[in-house]
Amino acid sequence: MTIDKTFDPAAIEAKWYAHWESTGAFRPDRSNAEPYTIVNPPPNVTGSLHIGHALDNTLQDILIRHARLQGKDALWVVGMDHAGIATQMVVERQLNAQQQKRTDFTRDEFVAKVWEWKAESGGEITGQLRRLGCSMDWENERFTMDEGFSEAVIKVFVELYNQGLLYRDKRLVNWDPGLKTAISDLEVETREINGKFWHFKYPLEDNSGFISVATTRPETMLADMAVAVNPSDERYAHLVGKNVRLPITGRLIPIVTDEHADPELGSGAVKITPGHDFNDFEVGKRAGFKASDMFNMLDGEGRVVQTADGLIPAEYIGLYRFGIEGEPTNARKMVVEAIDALGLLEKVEDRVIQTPFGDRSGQVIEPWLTDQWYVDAETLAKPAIEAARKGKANGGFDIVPKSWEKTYFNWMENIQPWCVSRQLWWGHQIPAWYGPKKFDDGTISTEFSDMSKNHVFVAVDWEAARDEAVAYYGEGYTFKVASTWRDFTDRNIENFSMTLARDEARAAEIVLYRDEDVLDTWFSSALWPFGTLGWPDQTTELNRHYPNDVLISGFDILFFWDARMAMQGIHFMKEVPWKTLYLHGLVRAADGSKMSKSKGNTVDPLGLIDQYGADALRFFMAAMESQGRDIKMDESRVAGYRNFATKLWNAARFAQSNGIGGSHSVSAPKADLAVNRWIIGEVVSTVEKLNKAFAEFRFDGMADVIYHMVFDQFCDWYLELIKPAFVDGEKGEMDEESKIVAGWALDQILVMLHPFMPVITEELWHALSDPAAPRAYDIIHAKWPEPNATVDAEAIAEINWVVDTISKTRSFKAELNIPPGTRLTANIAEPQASTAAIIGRQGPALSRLGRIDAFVYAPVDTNNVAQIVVGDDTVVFALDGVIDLDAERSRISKAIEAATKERDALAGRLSNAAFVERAKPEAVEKARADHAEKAAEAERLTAALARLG
RNA sequence: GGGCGAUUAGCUCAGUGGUAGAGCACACCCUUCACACGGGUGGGGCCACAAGUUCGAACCUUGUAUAGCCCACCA
Repeated sequence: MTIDKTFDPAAIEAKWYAHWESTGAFRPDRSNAEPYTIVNPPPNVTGSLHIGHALDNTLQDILIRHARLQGKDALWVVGMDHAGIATQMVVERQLNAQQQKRTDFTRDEFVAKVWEWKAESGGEITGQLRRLGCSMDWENERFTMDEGFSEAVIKVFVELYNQGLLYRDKRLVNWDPGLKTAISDLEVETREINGKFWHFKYPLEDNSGFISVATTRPETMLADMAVAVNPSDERYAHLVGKNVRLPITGRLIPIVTDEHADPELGSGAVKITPGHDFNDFEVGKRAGFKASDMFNMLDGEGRVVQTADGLIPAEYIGLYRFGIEGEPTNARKMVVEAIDALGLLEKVEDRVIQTPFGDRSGQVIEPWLTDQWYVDAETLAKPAIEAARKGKANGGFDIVPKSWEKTYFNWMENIQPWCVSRQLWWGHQIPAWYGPKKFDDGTISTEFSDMSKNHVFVAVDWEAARDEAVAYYGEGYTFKVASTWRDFTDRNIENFSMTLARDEARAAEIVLYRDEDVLDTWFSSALWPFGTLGWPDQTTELNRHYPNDVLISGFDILFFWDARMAMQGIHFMKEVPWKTLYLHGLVRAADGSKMSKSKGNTVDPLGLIDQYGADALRFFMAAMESQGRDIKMDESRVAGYRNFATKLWNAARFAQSNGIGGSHSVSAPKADLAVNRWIIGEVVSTVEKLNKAFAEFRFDGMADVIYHMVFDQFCDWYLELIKPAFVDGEKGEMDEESKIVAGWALDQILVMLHPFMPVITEELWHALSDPAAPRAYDIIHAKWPEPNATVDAEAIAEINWVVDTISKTRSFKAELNIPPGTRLTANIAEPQASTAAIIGRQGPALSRLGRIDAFVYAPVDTNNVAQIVVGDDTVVFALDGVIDLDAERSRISKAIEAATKERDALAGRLSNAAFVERAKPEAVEKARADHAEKAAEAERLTAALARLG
């Protein structure tokens, strides 16, 4: 197969990917090999590939392909996340477009529609990951809602519950009125908005005056339960214990003391609304209110509802808390107007307010009193903190780069209970069933209101819940299950009430209602490192591949996902989920701003792949990934790596057209020629540097090493140096040794480059095979080079001399305006013995690349010369008629200046007694050697200048 | 209010106490038989600033400035 003249990534990408996938190349049978495991952060089923995925997955694929080349049993687990909120929103939006809404359907019908949507439109990203060349184990693709994984999720819930690490509690939760669900602390983002600070006067009950309070949320005064002042605040000491009469509702509320009240702020007195403010909730509890008695004045959409004492005037009921589009008025506006009308509005200030928003909905979060399920994160965090402290070497895990440790520890050490229930339909339904209240006398309540304060049974399934219920209520009942509480409250109230008439209880059915809420998506994805491997079954895969070797993750999900994986993994597996946690940065727009759809500054990775090829994009990601830093998008660098791929392509074309290529052993071939011994050494040092970079997760370092190996060493020098043997030589073709060594070196390069540029390397690997003896295996299964050949110092010295001579010759020609093609004769009056030998061997190379036809070991008889100093030799070129002597004088003077400056700097250092005494001996020795070298060079150059007259 | 980094060539970024590097861009030269997505040769840096430690600092310490990000209950 002849390599095409032009390199077209698109022409080969699909071909090789399909080949790999169809031959099972991503997961060869290596059951006896050392396992190596990475689980891919499951992308949302609604997602499509963005630039951050491109980075994240490229890094993982580099590690996985590298491990595979090392012969390991490399497993890259892949799958998708059901993404509760995001997916439900997508499907709901679709229904809305057809003038339908979720609540037009039963829960089962709606969930069926989501599955339908997933089958038709979900998982677009999996095709896009293939385009990026990612070598995941698609054969065993998982989904967080598939049967086995769901089983794991339910089991975890039940076990945590039974261990007392998961509980139901009524407290303030971050409520998203747009999505109408609770969300966790992490899903709330605080933004600064321009708001106002309203100062109200609350009249004292005895009409003896007013107490002034300030608030950013005037509407919540309808549910105020107290006014707090600081216990040390003497201004108010005489009022503590008195009541104020709340305007509008007329509710009498006490003036209490609490440290929360800041004397410096506003009037120093603060209104306390325990049902709608996190601080006030705590104050309220300290003041003796029970959560169940705290007034709630809003519904799940943020509209006013009557408080338990019924004091909110009717005209407020149903109003939104504050302005929304299309509503003529709102509670906030009406409250402020009413207070003003009463003459109780003291003043209004403009003020920047820290306001919580839902990260998905963009709605202002409402602290809302509800019953939710919480995980005792503090208990689970302790061993996860320990594991990170211990590090990989001691059975824990490393965080790379280390700079993230502090962030991790700080968050984990101050972790709050994790609210895991969500009021959605799409997700893992919570395995909890509620039964009616049982009285001490053994009878069972039939009161509707008791249904929500009933007994809860947490169990893996309905049968298990019923068994628990039988144990609790006793024999003799008929137990039934209803799917959800909402089904019950919406549709079946009458039926149900009749079924459970209290005095007939002994003969009645008991219906258990399953908790209708679903679990936070992160609750399930936290199990990804072991749930995907078959847990709770003790599978072979689980035993082999847990703990995973490394987790690659953006730092933006350190708390959401990584920390929770650590907690759940350690708790349920008794071992860390992964040995290394590698955190990478964000890919930013060219101007450094965050990419976002709303800003319209996103860069589509697929567009970059179309334009430059997947290999180029991948190489860019690796090259730019330096630890602890975000990546700024720079398309010109992607283009640069496309050029790099083209360079390699053409080098391979050159090789092919000269009979280089074919299958070579992994160990280096024997070589006599210096150039071959040199390139073998270069391959060896490249492998060593790459291995070091892999060990340290320095992706930029890896890219740098292989890039310069290919471009500088292999293409610019090695291939050029072996050309003369056949181009200018008499044989008309390359010597066999160079063919073999070049083929071997190119093979090693392809293998080393494969993790970064899988497609072009696979293509060239096969294109370069000997037609008579095709490759025995694909490069994806090749063997990673081992640095077992010698680095030959003598060969390096020889090639360095040749390279230096050629470079300096080119340089003086360019500076003296001598056409580069001009052929010259070089004179060396008194060559070093080694120099003559080198010239004897390297004549053809010096001629072809340096345009030096001959070396004469005698002085020249003219002063019209250009001179260069190479090592210990002064090489002189007679240039009668072509040389501009002034230009040459100035050129040499500049060189003298440079050499002298360095010499003098070194001399200065060496004459400093303190340096000689205290510096490391190696440093002193090196300074001496450098000084001698620079001094000799300066001397030779000075002599050269003198020779010009 | 805490925390984390960042600041190095025009741009994007490496840099491990011992005289500053890469890619792109720029200038000049080269239609040399793998490659113009190329080759060659150059120019271009008070390493943000200040003090300290050290024989020696881009690198270690402290402070300052600038522009970021994360966390946190100022009503």
